[in-house]
Amino acid sequence: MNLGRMNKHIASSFRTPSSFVTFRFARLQNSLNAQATFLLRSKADLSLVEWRLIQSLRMFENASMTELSGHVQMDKGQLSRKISAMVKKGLLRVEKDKHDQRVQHLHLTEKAQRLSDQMMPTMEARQTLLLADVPEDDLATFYRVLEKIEEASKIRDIE
Amino acid sequence: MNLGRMNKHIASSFRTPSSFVTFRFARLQNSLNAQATFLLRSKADLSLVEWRLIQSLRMFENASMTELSGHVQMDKGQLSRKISAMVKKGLLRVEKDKHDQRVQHLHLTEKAQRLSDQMMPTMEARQTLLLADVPEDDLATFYRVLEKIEEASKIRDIE
DNA sequence: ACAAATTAGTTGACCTGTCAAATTATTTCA
DNA sequence: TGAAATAATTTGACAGGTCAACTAATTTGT
Repeated sequence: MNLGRMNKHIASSFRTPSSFVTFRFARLQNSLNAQATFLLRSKADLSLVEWRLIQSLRMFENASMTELSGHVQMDKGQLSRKISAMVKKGLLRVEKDKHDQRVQHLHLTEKAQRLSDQMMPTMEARQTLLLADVPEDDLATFYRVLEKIEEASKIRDIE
Repeated sequence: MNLGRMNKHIASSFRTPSSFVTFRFARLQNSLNAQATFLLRSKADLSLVEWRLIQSLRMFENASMTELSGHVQMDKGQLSRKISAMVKKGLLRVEKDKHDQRVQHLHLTEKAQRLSDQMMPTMEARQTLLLADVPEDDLATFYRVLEKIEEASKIRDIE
């Protein structure tokens, strides 16, 4: 926010940086998403969600929808629809479990594996870039504070 | 993600914490949003977006839609719709500019101000809670790294 | 003065994310 | 065994977010 021209008597209670943690996270999150979306769209015509699912399936090949939903922390409903779309797009293949007809196992197609291989160097370069030149110590501190905030964000009982 | 049972040959390239910055941010962001949403919904029947708009208007009373959209970094389309909804809900009042008929000025109603006053202590307590017990030094480092990542997230030209 | 460019706001289309109810298949256990 | 509980997935409804086209009012430049 533009602190410069805000009403003076109100601004005072907002001036400390600590009042802005959540605001800054939201902004950073937007920026990170925009960056990843841009890279994926321009180099592989994949959405961020598709990329995450593909990466997760590289790690957990043959996973069921419920397992996948746990790995990527995504709603099962959203996942169900996304999977249909990705099957239609030729990125996934679905197989029913032989012993439990409720379960379906998910597999990456050749196409998905090719796109993944093709994007990987860029995406890894990006992760490196994001933390380039940050000293080990600072990074450790950073993660420690992050974890602290994450814990505090689970508290529901305030006041 | 559950590193425990991931395919071994893939896991290796994902094992360093640095590969997970963006993942951890996303998770933290979810958790923070859920917390704020819970507090606002249960204590004032406000959505997070409504809260942000109300706070922004406390700081920039009389702002136009375009100004507000700048302050909260929100799409003008989304904002336009949200404002209609908030007017209907009795939270905002709209006035046309006398000299420029295109512009509308936004004002909080009594109700919005009352709800804001009522929620403020909780929301400030929350911000404090999130960073409670984090030493000054660590916080400074934290913000420094955050800023670094924020800068790097603006780069589009990777590889 | 007036056509062209710009600005404020609205609307439509579409994607993502969350919640809850519905459907189908499997398991439990009296 | 077979009714009830549980589990996997689908579907519907709706809020949030992004993009682009559109309308109307104002400003610019000749």
